[in-house]
Amino acid sequence: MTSVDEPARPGGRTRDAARTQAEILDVATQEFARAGYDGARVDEIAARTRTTKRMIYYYFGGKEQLFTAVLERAYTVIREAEQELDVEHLDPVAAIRRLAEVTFDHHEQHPDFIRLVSIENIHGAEHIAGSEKLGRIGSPALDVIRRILVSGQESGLFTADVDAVDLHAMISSFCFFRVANRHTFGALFGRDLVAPEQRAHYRAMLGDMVIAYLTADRAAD
Amino acid sequence: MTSVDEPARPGGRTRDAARTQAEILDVATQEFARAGYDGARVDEIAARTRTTKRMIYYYFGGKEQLFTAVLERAYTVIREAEQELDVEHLDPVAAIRRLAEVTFDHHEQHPDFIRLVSIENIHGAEHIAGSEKLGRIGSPALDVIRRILVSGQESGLFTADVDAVDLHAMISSFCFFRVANRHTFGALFGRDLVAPEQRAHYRAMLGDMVIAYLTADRAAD
DNA sequence: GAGCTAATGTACGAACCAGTACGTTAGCTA
DNA sequence: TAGCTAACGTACTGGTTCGTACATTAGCTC
Repeated sequence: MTSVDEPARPGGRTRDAARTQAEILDVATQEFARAGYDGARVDEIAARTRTTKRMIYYYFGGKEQLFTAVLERAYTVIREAEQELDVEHLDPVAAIRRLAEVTFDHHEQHPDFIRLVSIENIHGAEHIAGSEKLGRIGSPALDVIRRILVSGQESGLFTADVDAVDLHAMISSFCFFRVANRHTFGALFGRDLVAPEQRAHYRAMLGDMVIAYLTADRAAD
Repeated sequence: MTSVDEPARPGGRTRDAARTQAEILDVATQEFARAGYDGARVDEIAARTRTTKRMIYYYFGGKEQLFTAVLERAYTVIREAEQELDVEHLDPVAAIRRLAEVTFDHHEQHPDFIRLVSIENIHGAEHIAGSEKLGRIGSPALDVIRRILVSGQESGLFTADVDAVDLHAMISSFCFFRVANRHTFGALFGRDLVAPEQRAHYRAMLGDMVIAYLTADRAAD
């Protein structure tokens, strides 16, 4: 995360375009995640910044473009994290479990990102669709999954013939739901899916689920 | 769904409190689902009704309470559908698969409900928390799952020791994600999770996943 | 059919909020 | 150090939007 937390220069305000932009993006991310696109207030973002509303329009053009910029940065961070994935030295079963765990951890550590994605879906992903940058960002995780799947299928360990995109959807579903819907789920069923003491339980459950699916004996059906 | 589609009485406007309220709820459901809580416009809801904005305030009190009423009705509809569940004459494996399929179908058929739940989560489930009605609504599906799980575990068919709430979370995750995140997922990975020709594929995938998880040979781990 | 009340309609107000016109200054360059 | 421009601040506006004061009427009861 390219967040801004250098102390304010002691001598008072200095001009620093990059710093100002990054600070606006940081605060905007929080504000949009907090209140949704329409609930977010440009004035509020400006107020929580060391600069003014004028600068938001100067650098980003408007609220809509600011939200797009927030999404672009959030997805960039995710993709960079995915490039750190180092699981292909493991056997296919262990590799998939490890990948699921990393995905699980990443969702838990970035609730704001999850909220942004929920918000973007409410708006039909129109900002992603309108962003050149997000159109060609790709997904390193998908390539990793693809290779593990091939290796697992060739060795006969994996019986399911899913493709990488579907498996990614399966893993993401669980991780995403747990974070995104924790409030309604908690209120209705009295269980906090993100409670720290449940963390290991759900992490294992996800891995068990994915491995069971991939290695199941289909003849039993 | 207690929707309103009786033809307008030929003789012009008649007074009908129940009908007016139901019509407001119908339109409000669409509008909140379309634009989110803050994006929804009370004037727009009124305009698409045969009555006026005045009536919204007369019957519901305000935008906030209207949204709560929308949620209450949406969840009531869901719970009523759950009471139709008739799977306990099947063996545990078939019963769970059938339950997963019914859940899958229900999510697909009620995208507005999914959106409302997403929106409510963005707002920390504060409307559910503030609603007496939703506090004591319970979940028939959970009771069904509980009984199937006991039966499956007793007969030795199920090796996993999940509880009903966790299994419900697992099934819901997949169904919910597929509908709620179809826009961003489609835009980023080029695959429409809700495309009609993929429906059977994902429905089977969900069933396979849940059954594989419940019946997996844990000794292999 | 007189009278009452729940139900309804109209018109408006006050606050809010995205966006901008206009003016200022830091810090670089020649 | 004069001059230039990117970077920044202030103050305002125009439109929107939730909410309401006030007026009206349908349809019931006696």
